[in-house]
Amino acid sequence: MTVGRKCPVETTVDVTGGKWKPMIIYRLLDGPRRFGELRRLVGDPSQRSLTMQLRELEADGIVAREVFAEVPPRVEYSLTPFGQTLAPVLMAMRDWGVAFQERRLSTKG
Amino acid sequence: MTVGRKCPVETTVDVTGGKWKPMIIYRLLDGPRRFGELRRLVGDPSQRSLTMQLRELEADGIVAREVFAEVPPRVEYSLTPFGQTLAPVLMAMRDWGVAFQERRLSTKG
DNA sequence: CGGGATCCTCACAGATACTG
DNA sequence: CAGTATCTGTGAGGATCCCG
Repeated sequence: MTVGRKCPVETTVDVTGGKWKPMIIYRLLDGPRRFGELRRLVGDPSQRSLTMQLRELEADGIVAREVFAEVPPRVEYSLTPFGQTLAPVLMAMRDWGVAFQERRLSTKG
Repeated sequence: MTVGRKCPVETTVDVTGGKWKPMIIYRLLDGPRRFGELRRLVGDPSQRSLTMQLRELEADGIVAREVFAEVPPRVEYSLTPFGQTLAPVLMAMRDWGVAFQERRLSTKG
């Protein structure tokens, strides 16, 4: 990640940037999800992309990965307590997204 | 931008994504800035990159551009009232960035 | 089902040079 | 000073195949 000593906003971008990360975190706020389940929820990225984003989030202590010794294999992802502290960010983003979408209806698109 | 009817979080990512956009908006929360001034503040992107990000933010109604007929030329960028509604998002990001940086000091480096 | 290994590509960011 | 126009590269992300 190599965050370094920069503006805190930039730091957050480094951690939550990535094409799917915000959606992943947002969805995991509702509780643990299996890999395939999560994949569908966030908009169907490639396996590789989802895996990589999850690994990075894991490395940053945002997401926890739990492997169940079952057949068929099951892997669950969840937010760590620290990951949950991102809730305000995601909620703010969600709220603003709603406002933006509504605005596109009133002003000219 | 082609936002379409998707998850509000994704919508916000579409608008505020981009490598420099969060920093641009964050800096403009303090008031209008000239092009070169803004450029230095956000971490010295290329002129082209900054221009493109600003144009997109303009198109989305986040940023206003004012050209002064002076010599030397002066162009000021500021947040529109609507752009200011992004303040909560940026503040949440800033706050979380601080927490993350502090966490890196306590947990393993 | 989850995901590692490979290969690919294309969007986006940087560098440079020129203009009003 | 604040751009525009090209040209170039880099790497995040997609497609595919294979494996436990």
